Amino acid sequence: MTETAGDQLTKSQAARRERAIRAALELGAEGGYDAVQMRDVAHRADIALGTLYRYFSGKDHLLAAALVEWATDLEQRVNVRPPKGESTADRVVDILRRATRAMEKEPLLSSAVVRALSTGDPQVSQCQEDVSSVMFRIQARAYPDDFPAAVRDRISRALGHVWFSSLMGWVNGWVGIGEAGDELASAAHLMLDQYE
Amino acid sequence: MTETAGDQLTKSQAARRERAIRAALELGAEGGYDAVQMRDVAHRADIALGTLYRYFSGKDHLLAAALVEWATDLEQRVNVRPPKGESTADRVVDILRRATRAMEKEPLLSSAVVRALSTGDPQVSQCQEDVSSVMFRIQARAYPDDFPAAVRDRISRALGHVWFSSLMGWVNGWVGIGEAGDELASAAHLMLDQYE
DNA sequence: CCCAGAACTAGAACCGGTTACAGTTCTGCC
DNA sequence: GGCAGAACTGTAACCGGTTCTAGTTCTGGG
Repeated sequence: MTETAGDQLTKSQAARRERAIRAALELGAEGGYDAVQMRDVAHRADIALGTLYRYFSGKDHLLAAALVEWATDLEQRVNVRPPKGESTADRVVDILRRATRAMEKEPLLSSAVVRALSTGDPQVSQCQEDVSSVMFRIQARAYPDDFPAAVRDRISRALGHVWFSSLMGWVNGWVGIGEAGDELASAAHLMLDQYE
Repeated sequence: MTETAGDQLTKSQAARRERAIRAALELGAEGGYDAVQMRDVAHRADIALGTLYRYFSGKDHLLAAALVEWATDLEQRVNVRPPKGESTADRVVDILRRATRAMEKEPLLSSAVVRALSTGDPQVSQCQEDVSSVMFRIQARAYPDDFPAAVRDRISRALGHVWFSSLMGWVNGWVGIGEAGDELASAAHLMLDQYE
């Protein structure tokens, strides 16, 4: 139910779902969280409000599902163009910064989806998990093959936390996007430089 | 306006503010975020709804202000009973776990205040900053006097992120409280063991 | 082709955060 | 004491997320 295609949905159903997510992304990019109004999404996607609620448990689930799609797209792009950097820390930071840059281009949308992610709805949690595992997989590509996997996983999780928290700080206006990237880089070096 | 007393408030005004926060804490502890209804808070605190909105910019600001008070109380207690542990990492983890344990006792309330913290309202951001700086100060007490301050600050910020993100994961049901503590410990060791 | 049940639609209704407003009470100042 | 203005009260209204309902359309099995 998260988004991982094919869940035995009719063609027209998959299309409805797609239109709903696209409408949410558009409205979110134009005016942020508040502008994503369920009535508007339904209207723009040309489906009934009740149907929208059949596909998504609520506004936050809709936005979270949109983020999952976004993250998946990012993974594709990273796979095409691998991370650059001398040290492992640099490559990890490069990857996470790239993810952040994508969000930087759509600040209103980013703030909307991140805000949606931080709600307790179980359906949303599922999406959060999907996003986490994508970020986790993406990071793994920055490590050399002979890097101990156990340590790598612990570091990835910790950096995932720092990334998420920094992102939260950015979309909520606690810090600028630059500081967010700096915090990330600082943490990456604190953990990785000792293994160079 | 965050909460730092004295802002030239009448005695009766300070009392109103106090009653409002207490009411919010009570309702939050009983039923979580949804149970903190502005009409109820106003009624329980014996103030008019409009007045409540004169003191707090919205529901989230009210809850965030309540969290600031909570964090400040925690700081007092930590100052009384300093952190225990052999290594610096252990002491830092001890401190952060203690903070987490306090929240563990009021899961519904914790989830309510954390959820409130993650909104973009500027007033809320101010509260978030207050809480951050409290956590930052608290952590500093776990380090030996001769620990390089610059590194300590970077580590504190990174661990603050991990703490916040883990907390978010817990209140939103992504992970159990135990895992949250473990993630924290793992990150602390990744960064601190190299300085033992 | 036909039917039962699921899915969909339009629209009203409910609920709670937030705002607006008219009237009352408090506060500082003369 | 008396006054102006700020603060407070009670209540109604507004808005948007969510739920509900009655009627319509689609889908798969016989």
